[in-house]
Amino acid sequence: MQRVTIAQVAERAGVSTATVSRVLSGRGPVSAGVQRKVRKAADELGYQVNSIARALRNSRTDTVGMVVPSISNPFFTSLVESVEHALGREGKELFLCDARSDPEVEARRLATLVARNVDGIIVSPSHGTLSGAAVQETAGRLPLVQLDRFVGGTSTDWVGVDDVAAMRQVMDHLHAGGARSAAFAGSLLTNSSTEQRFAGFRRRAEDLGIAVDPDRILLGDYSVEWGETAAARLIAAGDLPDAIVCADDLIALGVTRACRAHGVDVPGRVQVTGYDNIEFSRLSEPALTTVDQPRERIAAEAVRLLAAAAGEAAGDRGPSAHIALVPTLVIRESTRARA
Amino acid sequence: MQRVTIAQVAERAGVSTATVSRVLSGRGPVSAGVQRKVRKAADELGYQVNSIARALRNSRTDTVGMVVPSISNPFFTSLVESVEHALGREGKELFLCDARSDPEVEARRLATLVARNVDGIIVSPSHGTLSGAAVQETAGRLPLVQLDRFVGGTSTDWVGVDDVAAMRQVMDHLHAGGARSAAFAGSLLTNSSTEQRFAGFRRRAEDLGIAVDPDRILLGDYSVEWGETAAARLIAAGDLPDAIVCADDLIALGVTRACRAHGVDVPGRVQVTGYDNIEFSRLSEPALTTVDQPRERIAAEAVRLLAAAAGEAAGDRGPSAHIALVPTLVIRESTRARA
DNA sequence: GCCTCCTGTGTAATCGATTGCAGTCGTGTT
DNA sequence: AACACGACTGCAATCGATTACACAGGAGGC
Repeated sequence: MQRVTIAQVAERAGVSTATVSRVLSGRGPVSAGVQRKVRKAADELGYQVNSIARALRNSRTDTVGMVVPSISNPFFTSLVESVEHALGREGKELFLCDARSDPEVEARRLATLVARNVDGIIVSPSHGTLSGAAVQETAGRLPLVQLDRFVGGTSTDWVGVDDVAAMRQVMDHLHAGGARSAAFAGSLLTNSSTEQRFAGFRRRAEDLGIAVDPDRILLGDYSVEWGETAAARLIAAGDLPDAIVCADDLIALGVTRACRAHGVDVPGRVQVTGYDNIEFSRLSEPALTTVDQPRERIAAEAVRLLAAAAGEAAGDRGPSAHIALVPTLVIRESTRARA
Repeated sequence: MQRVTIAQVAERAGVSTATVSRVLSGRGPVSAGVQRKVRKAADELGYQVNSIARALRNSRTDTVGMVVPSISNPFFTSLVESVEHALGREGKELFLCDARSDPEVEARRLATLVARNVDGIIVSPSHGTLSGAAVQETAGRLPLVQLDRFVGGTSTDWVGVDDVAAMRQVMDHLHAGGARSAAFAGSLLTNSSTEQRFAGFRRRAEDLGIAVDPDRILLGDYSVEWGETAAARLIAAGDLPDAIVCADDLIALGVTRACRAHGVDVPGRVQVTGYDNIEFSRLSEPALTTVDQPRERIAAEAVRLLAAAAGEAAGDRGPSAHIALVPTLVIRESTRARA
């Protein structure tokens, strides 16, 4: 079960390794007869390139690394799928890493990707500040694009959505449905997603005169459990707000579940919104009103930026691009106003 | 932004590359003074090994490839997480590939992994027969373990659960809840999971005298949509069975949703069961009774088998191992009997 | 008839880390 | 004092594919 090398193919075909390489890569002129002989020999031996050797020689791996906070969050999973598709179109592959929402694990993953000579890195940083050093350091060594989330104080390309604009839509919609007070359920303000969404929430609430009691800002993490806890807390406090705005769908799923468990009618008594439009958001009872991120576009832009960065010489990077796409509101049954 | 090589470190430290390598890998005797110099030089230059070059030399990448039918299926996602953890304990990394449930894509992925010189491959084949050739071929070149699903006619190691035993538990539980007739909702019988689960279902139904009308065997794919369609079809046919046994949780989620939408009470009118115990299974209304697979154990066994296979010389593989772990029934609200 | 140019092929260097072999220098032994 | 042995260290080969360069031979131009 020894691996077949180009040398063995060359010997069998009675030519040099250079010729074999030329035939198999389609580069350089080779006469038809020799081509046939080489291909035949390669087939018979079941030759397959050794991409390690090729990568060493070319210093190109045709592989892009991607680091996400959590692969079990369906939003990131679908983002990964979109990125993989986009890369597939360029003949590149994806090396996926899970940072487990831990900046230290994340830093190790980034270092590994550098060591592996990936052609570029797409990262959605776990933490708004603690991820900074590693991301910046990595960006100094390789083309790097931040996706969805970003980390402060770095100067890399970024692609994501305009969270503030999205929250404006959400709040307008809730307001149209009669909400005059609201709560916010998110993760700790340690990542840009929650931060931006919260900022957008707060600003528009003010504009619209929607009351936001400081006690009704509940920050935990992106999980169904946290959503359940947060809602239970609001319910226990007595007096519910007219709406609970969640920083992502997982939290919103937890919130609606807790409401149902406590006999609180959604959207009758309280309206609930999510964010991300994950597949399961339509399955909850009631189906969630949420914000749909244009994942395919985001992924395509990220891949494009990466390709562009790879093209430029390492030194002369232009100013970094910040691309904020506009997400769309998906209206379902967890809110009152109809489109 | 030129990468730092061992040669540059050597020059700066005033030693040979051999010595630098010995210091950094901790192999071979090097005097304390030289060690210090080398480490200092490496730190100052920010040296990091080039794992491509190392892999070429060592013909070991410390990377394991994993191919799953669909990364968007939460069951596989969590299996991937478990495998990643298990590999992490051995200092190995995971290269993840999504086969999009397409044997051709799968074959390409497998070929890529071979070309990349991964140390071993963990695959959950998409198709019970069409995946065969590629899996067998790949197994001839590298250590390979099949996980969860397997493909007929191959002789590789396999780790998964005893689907038949699981279905026995499911059927006994439904029977205890009063079910005397049942339907089965699964994917087409083109993968071992559905096949085995269906076989287990059918056999135990017979034993228990539970009626299974041929019209009530509904085969589509592993998705919520298919579950909805299947349930709608059963409902439209009039006369519902006492239970709907689903081949996985996604289908079951669709089934319960459709039942709710059509005003069919679960578990009052019809009991529903899932399989896999994905996170969302507890979120549906009602929460799903399902089968929990011991993912961590499965992953650990797979990694162990792979390590064992890598240890043996390529030729003298012993007989292949088939490890079927026993899953546990998780009783929730979509069925009637209580534990 | 001679020179140029192009096609086709081989030789050997290269990518960066690792390691077998050999050589150097001390220390300890007899 | 001669020798043996061990601790260090360097040289150079190696992994497998790619490619710059060299060279052979044939076609075409003058």
